[in-house]
Amino acid sequence: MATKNTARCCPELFGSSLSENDADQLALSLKALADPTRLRLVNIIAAAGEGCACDLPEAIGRAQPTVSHHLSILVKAGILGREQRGKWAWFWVEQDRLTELREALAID
Amino acid sequence: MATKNTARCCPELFGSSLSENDADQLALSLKALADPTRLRLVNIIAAAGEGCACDLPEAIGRAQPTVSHHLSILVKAGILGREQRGKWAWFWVEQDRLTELREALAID
DNA sequence: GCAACATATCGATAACCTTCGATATGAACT
DNA sequence: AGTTCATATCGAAGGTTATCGATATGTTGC
Repeated sequence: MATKNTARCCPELFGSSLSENDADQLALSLKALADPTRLRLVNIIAAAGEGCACDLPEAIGRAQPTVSHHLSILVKAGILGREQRGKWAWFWVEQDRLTELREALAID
Repeated sequence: MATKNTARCCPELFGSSLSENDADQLALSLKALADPTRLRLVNIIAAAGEGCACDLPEAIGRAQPTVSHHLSILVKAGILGREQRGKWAWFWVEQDRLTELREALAID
């Protein structure tokens, strides 16, 4: 029942047939996770409950622009939330989004 | 409890901290899925129960070498199984592998 | 407004990926 | 062995991505 105009989060891999647009959409979300640096960012933030951008470059051993780039991709994909608190930017994991992604890979 | 030598399928995103190697490993598996062409291949094969390589180029509108390349990536990632039956190569979805991947993204 | 610090954007490089035509390998049948 | 058809590999073109130094933007406190 997916229409080509609606950019839904998670078309289903099984059960219904994936249109080209649905496949593009799901691939975009999965791509956001399918990078080791981003997985480690999500992991660290999930473990801490939330994380300040100021700590992350040192935590994962990447330069600050690199971390900023990856955080931005994760936020755009809806996997991380972001809030500015004073000077600092804080991030947390949007568990619901990850659940949606998991379900897109489910058998039914 | 993950050791750096063991190339396990699915290190956990939550709960334990992801080593650089674990993150690489999980990213490799997710990358195998994070492509629209490969998602549609998995979807078509899952819907049919199994699929012959001979039908897939037309089914997804890609050239035969392209389909062969993607199938090979999915088989290497353990997401598809493959069997030669006479001239034809047949593929099916390894549901257990997808379940493992889903669980790697789970909260606990 | 200005100084100081946190984060984002820009620009460039190198590595990687998808795609496909051409070609090679493999399987079945005579 | 030779023909035929299915699939894999090769090689190249074009696009995308990760990375980081340099720079810009945003935020606080003075």
